[in-house]
Amino acid sequence: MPTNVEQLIDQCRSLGLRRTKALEQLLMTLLESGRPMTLAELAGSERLVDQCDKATVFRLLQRLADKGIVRRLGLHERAAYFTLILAGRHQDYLICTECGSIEPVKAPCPVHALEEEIRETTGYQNLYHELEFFGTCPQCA
Amino acid sequence: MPTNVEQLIDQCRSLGLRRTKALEQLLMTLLESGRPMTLAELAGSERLVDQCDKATVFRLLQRLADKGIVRRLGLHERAAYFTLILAGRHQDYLICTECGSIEPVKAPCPVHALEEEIRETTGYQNLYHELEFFGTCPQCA
DNA sequence: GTAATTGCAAATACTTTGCCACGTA
DNA sequence: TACGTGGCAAAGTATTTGCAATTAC
Repeated sequence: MPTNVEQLIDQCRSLGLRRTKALEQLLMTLLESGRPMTLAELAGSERLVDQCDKATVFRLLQRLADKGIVRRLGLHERAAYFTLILAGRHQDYLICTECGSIEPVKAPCPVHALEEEIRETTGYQNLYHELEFFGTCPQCA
Repeated sequence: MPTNVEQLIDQCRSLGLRRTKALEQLLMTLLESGRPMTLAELAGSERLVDQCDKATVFRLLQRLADKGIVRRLGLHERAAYFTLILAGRHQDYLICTECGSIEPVKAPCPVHALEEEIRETTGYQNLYHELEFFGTCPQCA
């Protein structure tokens, strides 16, 4: 499972994507930031703003999500968030409803057992989950 | 805690909202459906379509969310979903990524202990969480 | 050479607001 | 009467698509 840009690009190539500057920069940006980012953030980021159009970033994210390299998250904002799917690095998030800050939850995710149960009980496939905590952060309180 | 329309309306009134036809019908619709609904669904529903404008439903939902009577959910769709906050009826959802169907998870939510821990550890206030499972439902598989 | 990818601009989708009329308390 | 509420229409924000030009393989 990929943990650096070259591995990610290899993975993309093996799934049929072409190695373009935009793809490289997008993957680097996501990898470096280590947090979910919106399309607008990504397209406006240092590495991408002079590299390609927002539509290109959009379509790249779309392809990456199709291939299971990136995940699209809700996180309650109007804009969608995107994050890399990295090996064994499932994250839950703690989000301030006032300032919108997003931080990863440090504790291990308590949902895996239930996910397993749902998989067996319901027959749903490709199961994954999204868990977010919302509240007022100490700064905003 | 409210479980029927009259109780809900009382709660609204005690929080300063006026008793209008639109409010009544909106609360009834949410209560009857028992599942999260989008603004478009609500405004187009039988009880509301001839009752009031979509903007009115929007502003009602906004007020209800402010007062803590309704919760706005992400659920990965482009449109936001709204659901009543009913006593002791926290729900997690199982969502098909193909057809978009949303069903409540029957099993009890396994997250309360972690939520408590986060409350104590981080100092976040008014904490709540949202847990969704995504996958391909048996029909779509 | 060929099919995937891109830029630009336009179209969609959903949400949000302004303003004045109206209804509830 | 006074202020919350409602309708209608317009503006805002984010996403998505069409098409011709370009680029990776």
